[in-house]
Amino acid sequence: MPDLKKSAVQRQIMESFFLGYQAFTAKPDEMLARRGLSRVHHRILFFIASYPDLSVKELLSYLGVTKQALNTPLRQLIEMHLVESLTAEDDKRKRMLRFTAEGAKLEQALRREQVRLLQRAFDDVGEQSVDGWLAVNQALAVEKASG
Amino acid sequence: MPDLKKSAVQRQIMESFFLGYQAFTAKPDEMLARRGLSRVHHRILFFIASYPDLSVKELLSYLGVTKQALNTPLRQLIEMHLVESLTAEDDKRKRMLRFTAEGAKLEQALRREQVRLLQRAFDDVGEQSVDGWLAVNQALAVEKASG
DNA sequence: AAAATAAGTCAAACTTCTTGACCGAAATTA
DNA sequence: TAATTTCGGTCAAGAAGTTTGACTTATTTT
Repeated sequence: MPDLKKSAVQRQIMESFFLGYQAFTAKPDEMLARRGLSRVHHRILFFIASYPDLSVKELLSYLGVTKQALNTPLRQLIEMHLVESLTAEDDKRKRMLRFTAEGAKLEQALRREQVRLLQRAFDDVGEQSVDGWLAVNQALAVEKASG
Repeated sequence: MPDLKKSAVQRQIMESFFLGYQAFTAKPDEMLARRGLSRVHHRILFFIASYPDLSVKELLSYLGVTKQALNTPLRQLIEMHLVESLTAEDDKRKRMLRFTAEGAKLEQALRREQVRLLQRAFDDVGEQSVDGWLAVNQALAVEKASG
């Protein structure tokens, strides 16, 4: 346990968090860039993967952007046949967003790279450290939700 | 240790990393916004804190942006008397960047909030988890540097 | 003396995001 | 049924931020 009262230690911890997170998104960013896509597209893909058949409104609330900001990247994904937008049976105003086969493949490929990176780091540090890492991330995520 | 082969588990891990990192920058973002500043300014402050008297060129290489992109935010920090730019003795082409008293105070305030958040999360999970969290972040940061 | 470097500026192009207004279709309500 | 609300989508204008490229000044290196 490092001494969290020292400025230099604090900055070092903050820096490795920053670099770690940056490493985590670097590979997907590169893969997406090859297709002319970016971080926003990845986030859209992530939420469609997590909540298949979610509506545009729900997606907007997860992303925390305006519908105008979502419009372009989502349309691109649809035009590239990665995502499809289907009218919901129960409420025909709604569109259900889901992957095409190709879209699902891309999401898997992006995730596979991220998991591979995590796996390498996990292998380096051992199981106990992994559990700790997960626990702290969870705690931080919860702090965010609460205050 | 969760089963990293399951898609849903993978996404859940990725999500809490994302949310954790977002929580980590949320408070500084809010404090900076009150002064009309943003993430870029925070990164500038971070590097000046880590490497006092660094040159503009060095700062550029840390940030990974063009000098035109740096120009505006750095000038703002200087005009707000948070950062000062002094001609280096040894090479008068260079400018040494450092904090004013007020700038140092701001950097401390931002860091204090981040440390406070980390400390709360750390207290929730215990010492062993903290060491694991740090170890994984380090490993990820290193993966970035290597490959 | 010539070439290279550090810092800074001006300009144009592009991207992304915002606010605000508006539309059509469908659902809800009064 | 008629009025209102909701969902998805679009158009327009403006604010930011980023990039490439050219150019300047001062200083250092060759």
